[in-house]
Amino acid sequence: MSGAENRRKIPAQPRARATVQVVLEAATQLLEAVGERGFNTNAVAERAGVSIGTLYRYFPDKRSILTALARREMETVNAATASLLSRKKGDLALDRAMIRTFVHAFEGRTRARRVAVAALLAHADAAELAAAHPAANAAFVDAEGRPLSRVAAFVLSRAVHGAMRAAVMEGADFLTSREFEDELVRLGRSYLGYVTPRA
Amino acid sequence: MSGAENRRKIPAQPRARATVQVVLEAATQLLEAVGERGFNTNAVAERAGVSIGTLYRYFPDKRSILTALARREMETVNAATASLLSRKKGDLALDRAMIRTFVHAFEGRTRARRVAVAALLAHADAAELAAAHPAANAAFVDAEGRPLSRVAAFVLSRAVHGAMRAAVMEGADFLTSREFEDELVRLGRSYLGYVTPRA
Amino acid sequence: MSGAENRRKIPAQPRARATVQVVLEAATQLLEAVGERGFNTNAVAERAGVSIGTLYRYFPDKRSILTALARREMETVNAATASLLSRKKGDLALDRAMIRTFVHAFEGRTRARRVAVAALLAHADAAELAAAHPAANAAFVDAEGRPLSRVAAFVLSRAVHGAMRAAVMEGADFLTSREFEDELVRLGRSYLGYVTPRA
Amino acid sequence: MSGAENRRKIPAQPRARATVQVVLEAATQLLEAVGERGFNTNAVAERAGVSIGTLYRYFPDKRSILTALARREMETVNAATASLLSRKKGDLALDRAMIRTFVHAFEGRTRARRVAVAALLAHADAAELAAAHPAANAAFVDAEGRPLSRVAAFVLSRAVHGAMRAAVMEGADFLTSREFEDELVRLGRSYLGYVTPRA
DNA sequence: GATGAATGAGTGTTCATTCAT
DNA sequence: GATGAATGAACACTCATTCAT
Repeated sequence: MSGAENRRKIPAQPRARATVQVVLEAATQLLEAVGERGFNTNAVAERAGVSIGTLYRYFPDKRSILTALARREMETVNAATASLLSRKKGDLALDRAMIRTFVHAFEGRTRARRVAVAALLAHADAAELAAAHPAANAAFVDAEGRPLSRVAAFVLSRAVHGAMRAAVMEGADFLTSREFEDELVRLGRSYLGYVTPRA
Repeated sequence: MSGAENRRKIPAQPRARATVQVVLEAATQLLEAVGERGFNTNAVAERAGVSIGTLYRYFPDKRSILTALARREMETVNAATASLLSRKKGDLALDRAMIRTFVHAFEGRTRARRVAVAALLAHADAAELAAAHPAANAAFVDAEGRPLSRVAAFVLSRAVHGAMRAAVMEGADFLTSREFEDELVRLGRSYLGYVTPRA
Repeated sequence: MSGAENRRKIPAQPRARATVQVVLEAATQLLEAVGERGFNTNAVAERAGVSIGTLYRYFPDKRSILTALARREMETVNAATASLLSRKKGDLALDRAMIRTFVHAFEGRTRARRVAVAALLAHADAAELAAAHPAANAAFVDAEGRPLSRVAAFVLSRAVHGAMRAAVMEGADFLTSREFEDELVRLGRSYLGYVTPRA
Repeated sequence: MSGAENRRKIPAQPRARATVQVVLEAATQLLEAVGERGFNTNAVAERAGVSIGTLYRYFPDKRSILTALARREMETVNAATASLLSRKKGDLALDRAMIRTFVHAFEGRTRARRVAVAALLAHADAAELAAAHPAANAAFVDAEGRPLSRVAAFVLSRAVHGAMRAAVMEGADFLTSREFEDELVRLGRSYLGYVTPRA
């Protein structure tokens, strides 16, 4: 009996994970398609191909779907930011690659991302937001190899993040341009004490 | 004759403006008090002391109240950012004053601000967001007096803005600290080519 | 004083009538343009070029506008019906002319007419409806010159009216056809005792 | 397996039908009790003993309730009309029975019927109205057994319908009288070519 | 007699959530 | 553990009507 139960439970874990993924994907698509106005749990469940009851088994309420979405976004973005900022001096080619990765990660699904992040912003408490920024925990070092203070790391990571986010959100025409890349690189490097002459 | 017409029209303008202000203030209070969940047009009207019909005379729909709120915030913030970034070389004392002003403007009503800005983020189209950032149009000059390119100005203003916004949103303990001020100053100055040795 | 008042009152009558006409015309246009959904007193007043207050001076409430509209329609229609039914034997050409008049009176502004008549139907009490059918009072005579009974006159006028109304409301393709004319004529004449062989 | 599926689906159909009936009955009662003014979806749901959400599962909007009501009325009436008009020559007793049935069907719930039919009239497009008159499709034959043309069938059915409707709507005192019956019979029979001498 | 800003009761409709099956 | 019909609280928004000017 308990054996039979176990036999079902162990494979159930991956299935649960799969359900969560399916729901999040459906939520993203729906958000992209209709915006926040048409975003409701019944529609998400339908698009995900699960019943509304099942959806509620994995997400306690509507907001938690948006929150999960936002957290997923944040994680991607943070990974990129962290990599970018921990580059060594002179590693310009790599910096550029990072930025490109980042920008591409940002492209597409803008609407969904926007709504999800906004939901997090609107409802999350400070702790929740801070937790979404693990990048700040990364150990940055300046041009002389000294580790950055907590505050400096915070400023740098949020600054870079803020500039990129704004470019995406405002639909900046230079989003994928070389010049934008250059300026982002300069922002980080100058702050870290590298002297990079302006073009 | 025209006097009769004036008698009604001229006082109407300020009254309309006053109504708008009263509604926005009520909206802010309500948002602060109950968050987005309890934020509804009837409650806003009641708190503002106007009828719901009058509220709808000045705001076409619920979202427009949040949008107006957000725009008002943005304007304050942008003014501060612009001043900060257009400081002359060496004017460190002034830079600090600006930052302090900015941070103080940010303090309080965090919840209301958060929701309002999130609403703008979630629903606004790119153009609307860009319009909310007139700071980017400001003429920044670098350490050698050369004007910044459009892209550089964008990066700088959004970076500073992003760092401050994050500190507020995440409830950073160092928000009003001297160190945070210093790092923000350094962020701007180093990008503009001023060499400021780390502490 | 009273002289002055009179001087204003006497020309005021036509102006009042004019206002009523303007409002009714505006109501018709609006109904035609947007249907019952968008039909509201403010829109009517605006389209009529009078203030909402003035509109309410001439019409006690919204319904009365529709009622007036419907009554105007009915009157036109009744006049035509009465003429049609009081034709003498053999006056086929005239009958046809009447029907044509009737049908043309019916064409155009179908939507407005529909809504107005429906409003009357929905809200009017029996007496009001009966009053809208003065045709029933007309003295019809049968093929032998004998006056129709009250009931017979009722049946005949409502029957003809009903057939025409249905053709208009259902958008019958034969509305303006010769055949439809023929059948309407036959309906009346056969009931009145004229023997008209079928085609 | 399929049994389990059936167990839920088959009983669901009748329940759905039952819900629809309950709602329509409640709507009729409400309309009868308070007229169109007090007719709102919440009140209908309450009287029907279903939740407002359930009501909206079966009726997409308020209008559709009135439309369904009207269609139901129309169907009853049409059935009666069709029967009446398809009577054979000389079957006077049967004709009378039909008319009586019809008139009784019309009695009571006048207010509800009135509003419902008016709603259909006001909002329905031509096709919808035509569809509500299947009687016109019935194959009528004249006194000599020849089938009526499409136009003639239309005129006859709408004429009879119109006369009866008017008698009900206008609250005619002779509604249930023998004389009214006689005149309706005469209307149909004379049109079909039966020679029925006036009383 | 005209105006039109203000009013606020009223209502259609949505949708997060539950729970019997 | 899944289902999805049912629930009903909640709310945005409309618009007939009034009345101070």
